[in-house]
Formats: sequence, structure tokens, C-alpha cells
Amino acid sequence: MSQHRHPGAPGRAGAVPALPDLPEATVARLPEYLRALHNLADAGHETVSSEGLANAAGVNSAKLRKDLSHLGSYGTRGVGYDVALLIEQIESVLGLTQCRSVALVGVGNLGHALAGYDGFASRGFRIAALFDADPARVGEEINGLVVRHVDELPRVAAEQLISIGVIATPASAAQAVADQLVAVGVTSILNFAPCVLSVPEGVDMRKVDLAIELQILSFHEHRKASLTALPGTAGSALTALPGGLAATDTQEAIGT
Amino acid sequence: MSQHRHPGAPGRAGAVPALPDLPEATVARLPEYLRALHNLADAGHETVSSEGLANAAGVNSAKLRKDLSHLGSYGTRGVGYDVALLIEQIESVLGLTQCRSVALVGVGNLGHALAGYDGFASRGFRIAALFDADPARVGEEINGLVVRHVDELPRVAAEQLISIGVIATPASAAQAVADQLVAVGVTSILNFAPCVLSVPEGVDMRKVDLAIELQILSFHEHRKASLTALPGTAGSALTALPGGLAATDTQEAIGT
DNA sequence: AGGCGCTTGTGAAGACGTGCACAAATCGCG
DNA sequence: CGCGATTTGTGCACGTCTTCACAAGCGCCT
Repeated sequence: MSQHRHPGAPGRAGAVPALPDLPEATVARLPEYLRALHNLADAGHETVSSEGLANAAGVNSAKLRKDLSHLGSYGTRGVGYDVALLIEQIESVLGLTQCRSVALVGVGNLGHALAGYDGFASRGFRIAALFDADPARVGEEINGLVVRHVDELPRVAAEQLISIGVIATPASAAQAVADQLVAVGVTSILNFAPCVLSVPEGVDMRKVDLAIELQILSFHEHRKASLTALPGTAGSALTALPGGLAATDTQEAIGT
Repeated sequence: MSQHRHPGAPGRAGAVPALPDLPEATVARLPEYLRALHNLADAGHETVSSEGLANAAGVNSAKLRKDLSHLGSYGTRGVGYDVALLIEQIESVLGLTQCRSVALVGVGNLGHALAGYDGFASRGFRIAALFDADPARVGEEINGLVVRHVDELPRVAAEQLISIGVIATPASAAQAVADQLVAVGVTSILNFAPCVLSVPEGVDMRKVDLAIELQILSFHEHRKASLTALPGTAGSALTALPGGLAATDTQEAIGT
């Protein structure tokens, strides 16, 4: 939080912005800001205040300012942030200036949907190859891509640089697939299989488990039900919902 | 998030375990513990130590013990935790003792996959109804369920209690769908649409954005690339991967 | 019965993230 | 040119989460 405040000293002015080393929580919110900024740009806005952008991204304005301050001072006091400039900066920090290639392993139920998801391409990700272990699925064409056998992974990875591997296999196959991805040099993995994966140090790993999200919601549902059943000190909006849905943008508990 | 501290007062000792009021971070990990426990039970284990369960769930053993201590003392010192008992307790806390009904709105690319995802049913969730706004999709049968028009939501919700609503529509339709879900009494929503949704107080809302996950990985990938390009103080496992994949269960940055 | 090894449960300290509140900076206008 | 309105950037305090380290408790073996 207190390195290179760098009062001026334009000595180097190199291309590398000195690796700001952002807090993880901030990194997780930058994509949200980026999406909001694209929306604003499409709507014709040239500048936006922290309040406005915070609303569009569903966060507190103080938090947003602190987040953005970590990447440098790209706002103008009294005015706000230049939308185009901020988009450029965030994309630069996130490494989205180059199109990143994604290898998707497991073309089952979920894999099919991911292969056809257009939200990837629109954010600068290109699905470079599809793999599956089931011979019955190999050869199938999805969204213009042919499914290959997972054993061909090394050959395909040698031809084109794979930035990110996505695992959408059953849990039983996930660890083996992760090992294969690591073996061909993939250092970032997104795992949809409901299991814990071990990867060597230096490999980044994120997990998305749909059932877990439902279970967390189930807990809160359960808690709310218990509360209404009790004597009830606080149960205002819980017992009978206001038909007006006043829509205070309350957004609770997005998962840290 | 800070109500009823409720300092003890063992006067009641009723059947209700006093609403432990778990930390949110703990709640988010309980489903992971639960899955690991089921695996252990299937493997025939009767008890498990905090170390063993922590490994299976991919967390620190101290964290696991503290998490479990929040639901009470269900372990035996010198022995460990009774697997079956712990499963029972966690399921009770998460409200999974009853089967919860899920309404899925948006049967596009992703919605299709979700409707067919068997990971829901196996965790006690039942997809009770499918909805879409596109008349061309209404009537289609997926996994034994017929897609209905979203306008029928009130009627269907009146017939059966919906615990959780899942939004898998395009971003442009998501807010309207959320409003409709809230209007019929749904108080827990899982949103897959890439946009911010406003819901009234008392409604819990979680979001899963696949593109954001990739962008977070992209950041780390970008950072790692910048590091290797620099003088290089630390670049041990990054430059050349060890073929042995020693598999220290390092699991970095799961998103909390 | 007593001691020993093992494991849980927890106090305390540190790291991290959040939000308030305000000084500093900028623009526009008279 | 100066002033007020506006908005950023940030120091500070607070709450949450994580991790360490160890006392308390339990079972087993002698």
C-alpha cells in the first residue's frame, strides 16, 4: 500500500508501469468496473464520477476510488474519470490488450455451453481448442471448433500458446486433466469440476462450483425462515414483501 | 449482518440450536467440507481428523477447526470428527435436510446446461420449473421438464414453493426477471447474467460471471509474464515446470 | 490407575478489506 | 483573478478473516 508513491521523478517513464501489485479483492472487482465502463462508453458518456461508476458496478463509491487509486491517478478532481482512458488502463492491467487463448477440456453438458458462450469472445478470450476423453465425442463440431482427443493436448499446445485452461469434466477426471494442462505449460486454470485440485506452485487456480452457490443460498434461506419463526425482533421486509420493490441496490454477499 | 449477538443465556435449551450466526466466509466453505465428507463416507471412513478433512477440502486445518467450532463441538479430542455426525450437522445448518426447489429462468446456451446438470439433484436441489421469454423455446422439453413462458411464473410459484431462483438470461432481460422472481416471493437468487441487479432488502443475491473469472486469471497470467521478463528475483517454478508435479496442495486464490 | 501421545477447541496477534470523512485539486463563472 | 462547487485521493479507524501456538481433553497402553 505504500510503495513507489513516486512523487514525480519522470526519470524512466518506461513502458512498464512498475507492477502495482494490486490487492486481490481489487483485482476481482476490476472486471466489473470494466464492464460498467463499456456500458457507459456505449451510452455515449465521456466521463463518469466515482459515484456514477460505483452505482453502475454495484459497489460503494469509496471502495471504487480506493481500487482505482491503486492503479494510479487517472481521474480529474472536480470532473471524474475519463471513460475511454480508464477502460484502456484497466484492460492493460488485466492483461487484456492481447487476445488470450483458452483450451476447454470436457465437452459434456456444461462444456458445450461454455464452448458456445459468446461472453468469452466479447471480452477478448478466444476458445482455441476443445478436448474430451470420450472417443464418441471426438470429432464433433461445436461452434466452428472440432473436438479433439485429450491426448492431442501436447501437440495442439505446441502449435499455439494456451493462456488458460478450463476444466469442465466430471470430478473423477479433473485431477488428471489438470496434470496434463500443467505438463504442457498452462499456468492458469479455471475448474468447474466439483473437487479439489492440486497444482504446483506458480500455477493459478480458480474454481466455480454451481452447487456450492446454491448451498450458500440455501443457508441464508434457512436462516431467514428460522428468524420469521422466532419471536421476531427484526423481520421487517421478510414477512411480507413490499410489492413496490423499492430497489435499494443492496446487493448482499457476493462472495468476497 | 450483526444482529442478535445473544450472549449465551442457556435458559431455553430448545430444539433450535440458537442460530449460530456463522461468519460468511465459514458458510462459503461448509459446502466444500460437506462434499469432502461425503467422499470420505463413501470411502468407508468413520472418523476423520481435522488435518485429513482439511486436506480433502483444500484448506488449512486450523481454519477448518475454527469453522467447525462455530457450529458447536462435534469432534472428539485425540480421535477426530465422526463423519456421519458431521455430515448431518452441516446439512442441518445449511438447510439441506429438506429438498429445495429451484426455478430456472432462461433456457439458452447456459440455461440448457444448468437444466441438465446432475450436480444439483445430487446435492438436494430439484429443478422445479424452466422458463423462457422466447416463444420459440416454450414447450421444449429438457431433461423431463417442459419450458414454460416466463409470464406463467406467478401461477407456477403459487402451486409449489420456490426456494431459489436462477437467472440465466441475457443481461438485458435479467433485471426484469429478477423483479418478477421477487414479486412472486423468491428471496434467494443466483444470477449468471453479466450485469448488476437491484433487489430489495431481505433478498439474497449471488452472482457467477464466467468471463470475470477468466479476466482475473488473465491478470495473474499477465503479472507472471511481467515478472519473468524482469531481472527476476523469484521465478523458480515459473520458467521450467517440474515434471514431477510435486503437488503441494497450494490452491491459490479461490476467490473468496 | 497413571502416563503418554494425539487431536480438538480457542485466545491472541497479525493481515486484510471496508467505509468514513476530509484535505487537495480542478473547473466554471462572475 | 478569485471564489465556490464539485470530485478525487487518502489517512485513519473499525470490523472481518486467517494463522499460530498451546492448553484442555480423550483414548490407549502398560
